Amino acid sequence: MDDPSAGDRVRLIDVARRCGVTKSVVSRVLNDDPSLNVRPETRQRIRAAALELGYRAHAGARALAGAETRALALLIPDLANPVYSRIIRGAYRRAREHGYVVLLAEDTADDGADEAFADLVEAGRVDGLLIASARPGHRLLSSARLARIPHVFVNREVPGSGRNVAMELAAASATAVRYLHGMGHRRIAMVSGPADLQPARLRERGFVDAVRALGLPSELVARGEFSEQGGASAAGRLLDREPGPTAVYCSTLGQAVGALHAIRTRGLHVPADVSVVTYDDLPLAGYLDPPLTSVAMPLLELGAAAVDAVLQQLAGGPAADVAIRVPPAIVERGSVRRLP
Amino acid sequence: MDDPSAGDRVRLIDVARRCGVTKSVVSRVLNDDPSLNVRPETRQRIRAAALELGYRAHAGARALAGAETRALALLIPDLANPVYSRIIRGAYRRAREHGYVVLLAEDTADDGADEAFADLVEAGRVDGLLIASARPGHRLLSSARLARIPHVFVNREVPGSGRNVAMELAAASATAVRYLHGMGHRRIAMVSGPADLQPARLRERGFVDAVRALGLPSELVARGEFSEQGGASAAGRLLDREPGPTAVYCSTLGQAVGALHAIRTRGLHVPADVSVVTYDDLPLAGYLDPPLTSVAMPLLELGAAAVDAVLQQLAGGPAADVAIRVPPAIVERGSVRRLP
DNA sequence: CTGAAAGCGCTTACAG
DNA sequence: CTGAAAGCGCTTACAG
Repeated sequence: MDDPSAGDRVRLIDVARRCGVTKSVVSRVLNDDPSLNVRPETRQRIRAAALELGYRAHAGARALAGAETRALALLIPDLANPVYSRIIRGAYRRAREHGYVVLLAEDTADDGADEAFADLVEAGRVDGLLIASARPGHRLLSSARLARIPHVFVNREVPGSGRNVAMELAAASATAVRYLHGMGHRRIAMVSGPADLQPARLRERGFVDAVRALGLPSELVARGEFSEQGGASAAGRLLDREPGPTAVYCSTLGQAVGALHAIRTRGLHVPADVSVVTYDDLPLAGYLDPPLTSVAMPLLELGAAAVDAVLQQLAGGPAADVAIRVPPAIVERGSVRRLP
Repeated sequence: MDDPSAGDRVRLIDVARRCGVTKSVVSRVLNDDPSLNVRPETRQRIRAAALELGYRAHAGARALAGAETRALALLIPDLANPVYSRIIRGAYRRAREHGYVVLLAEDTADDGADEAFADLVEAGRVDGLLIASARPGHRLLSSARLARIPHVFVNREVPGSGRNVAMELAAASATAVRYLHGMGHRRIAMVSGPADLQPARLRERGFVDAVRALGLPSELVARGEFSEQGGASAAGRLLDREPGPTAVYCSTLGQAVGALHAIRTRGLHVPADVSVVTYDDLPLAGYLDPPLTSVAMPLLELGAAAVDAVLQQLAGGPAADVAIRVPPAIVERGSVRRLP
């Protein structure tokens, strides 16, 4: 049965026969092997035939033969947080530009997703890893397996790893603080994230440094989970202090929603009684009551840069830290009052 | 170089040698081949050795040899919508229970994600497809490729496909309508989704049928995108009618947030002037102002059932429609006023 | 410079 | 019932 229509898979040999050349040539043409020297016309003919037949290399066969799988895996801590969708989108697009697919995994504790993630690697399904999951002490991090595969940490920094792709988290907090200071606020509080999440700590550190630099009190910090619930309880604790803050800066939009709730619950109003600024700029922010002023971060760029960084490792380059230098931007919406 | 430590991959032959048996036996034991007959003790020994050596079959080699890839692909229309994270989670978990991994793709129009999705199939990366992307006329749907691979439609129905895994969308709308009717509302409006999204149409049809059955007016329907913006403008149009609705039922939480915005903008209050019920129950709903009464849907079950359905096809069973019969549930929170 | 051939790591009829 | 062997579809040194 030489008829290509017999089975439904179109193979290398099918396009080779169609063109009257050998598999080797086709493989080399399709993979842009520079050591091959054929007439441009033949090259064209082969490409056209491949397209016409709908040839697509079997990923498994290719991987088995020693080539790359052309797949990357992306580990996300929480798919319910829409912020990650922007990182994911940035990564997908850049990956596609380079002919790679991205396999997404969510790292929920109960799921053994880290195991599944490792499986992807061991099973030879992916060439590299993008790790955006943030708990230190994660099983994955201590895995000896990790050392053998190209990977980067996205939106989190593993100290000394030399493969952190990061935004300017501390600068984001400083931007928010300076903005509030410019609006006349002197008692600025922060709803921070869990102490064991490294990016949360970085944003908190940036906040503390920024208020200190301005000579403002730095003890108005409360921590909570990255959720509405976490934000509500942390903000509640801040509001109950005496004297209370005139402005609250939240670490995530979810927390900000919770903070608004806590403020309302106490019969206070935004921005009349308390001003609010949130990290994370998403459409939702513009439709809350009041619309929230926020700090927009370069999330698409982050995802794209992370892909670039693994791809560079795959190309044999050394691992390196990457800093996304797009500066955090304040999006003004009306949740901040100018104090006299 | 017979030393397994030479390369870093542990192969079938490595565990075979360790146990003094052949590759065949190991492969059969590990894949639970029922036609194999070995002493339970040997079986144990092989399993233990595989575990100890950290053996993991090369997915590519396995796929190439004709076995399954043990991977499924899931196509989602919009990762920024947190509702999908619950479907995804349900699918991931069930897949893992069966030893499958799930590759996630987002179907944004500009991305050529449908191409990427098809690639996954053609390249032999996945055994089956879960399609939750909803536009009819999607390139993927008309692809002849689709016919050759096990797949199901999740949370959308392709008429006549015989492979729809669906919740009771019409019943959800009916539940909301009957609840509002029970609270004394007679002029009930609906913020519906885009006309070309089939699940949006189903919910709208359910709404229209339900209000008609109760003898209520059925013309209070406005459509908008599944976003805050879409909800705000659709709700605005409804509120500007004369006489206006006493209650608004929204198709998604994002739209409901937009509707709240539109209501506020007009100087009205929820639930004093207008009551609101939203499809989609997420933590966010409980932290809005006021907290939104919502219709909770069995999303985890939906994701899990979709996996079951493809797996059944993979096992050689016929494709079949699946209806998730968990009834939609009203979660009362305080955005609905009882009318006298 | 190109083609024939080996080999990647599996699974599975098939022969013993 | 089990083991030896073929073969899945590629890539890539290597021989010509």
